[in-house]
Amino acid sequence: MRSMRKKFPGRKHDHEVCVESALEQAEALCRERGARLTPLRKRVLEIIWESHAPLGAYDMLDRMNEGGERNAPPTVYRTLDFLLKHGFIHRIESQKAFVGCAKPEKAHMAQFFICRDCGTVAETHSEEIGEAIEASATRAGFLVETPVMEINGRCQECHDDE
Amino acid sequence: MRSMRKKFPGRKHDHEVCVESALEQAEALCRERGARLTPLRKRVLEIIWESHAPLGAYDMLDRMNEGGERNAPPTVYRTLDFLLKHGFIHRIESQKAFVGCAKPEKAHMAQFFICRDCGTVAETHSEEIGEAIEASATRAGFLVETPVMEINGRCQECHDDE
DNA sequence: TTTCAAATTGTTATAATATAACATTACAAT
DNA sequence: ATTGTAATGTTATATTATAACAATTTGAAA
Repeated sequence: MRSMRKKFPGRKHDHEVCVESALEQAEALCRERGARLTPLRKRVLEIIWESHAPLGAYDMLDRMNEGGERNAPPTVYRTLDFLLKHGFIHRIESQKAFVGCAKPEKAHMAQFFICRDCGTVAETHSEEIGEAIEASATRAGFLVETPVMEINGRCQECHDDE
Repeated sequence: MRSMRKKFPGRKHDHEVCVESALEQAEALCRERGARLTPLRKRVLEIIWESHAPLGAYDMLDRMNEGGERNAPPTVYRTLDFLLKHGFIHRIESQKAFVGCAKPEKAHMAQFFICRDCGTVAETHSEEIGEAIEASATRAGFLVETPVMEINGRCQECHDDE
């Protein structure tokens, strides 16, 4: 597990609410789409959401096996594939780890602000950044498909209490 | 090795010139900085530049050992650390691979346009994108340090000859 | 209901990427 | 020449991810 100091999206907010609402949203979307949010998938999504910082696949595995279960890597990776395909989570490339998606209802271009101290990730959807990228891409004759924008730095709180 | 169809930054340009000028630039910068561009480091940088598409560490290793040498992974990874530290190369996180840096003389915020067909990477330094990110970061109280911007999609040429 | 095909999950093995730890060699300053 | 540091060599292993095939569950057709 990565070391980290504290949380970024608000120290005080009730995180259980985040988790529950994320799970409910995923269930609703699966119903809409005729997909199955099986107990396994729901459990993995829950584990991911319980951490605001990106979580590695093997950390999830440890968590799943805490009660003596014997889940193996393919189980986790397959589940991650499902969750990624449905937009319920994102992969943070620069950390080989995964976070819950704040806006799973439709595909979108997102930016991730990742604090190097507390490890927490904030997802934004800036029109301005999106447009700047499109403009730059157009000049280069490039057709944008899946941009990866991981902005590493320090969040307000961590920067404050130097 | 990844499969790919063709080149992105100009099919015709003389790539040997790219490689040579990159190596010369690295030597000059090392002289300035009192760093040593040893034969090993120079060779790895050359191998990376010989490919316009990002190259994995083990691909480099294969290349280095073509004559029967027995270089081991730590040799490559240490060399990559050196080249990264000096800004001579970038790591493309979404591909676990490395490309030569087009502007090694000073640290900079770069964007990478990566063609999913030909695999080639074009590095840009858009003021507009940089400012958009800073603006978004400021709103979030976030201090930007090392943004990773990997814009996957399709280059003009690959898009043209569908 | 029974049955079947597809989807999901289980299991074993292994591939691909990366680093730890320690030994040896080369280099540069005295 | 001596010596301390940087660079490289070497062996082993950690970490991340997938291939291949078996077993099970599920939902819908018969």
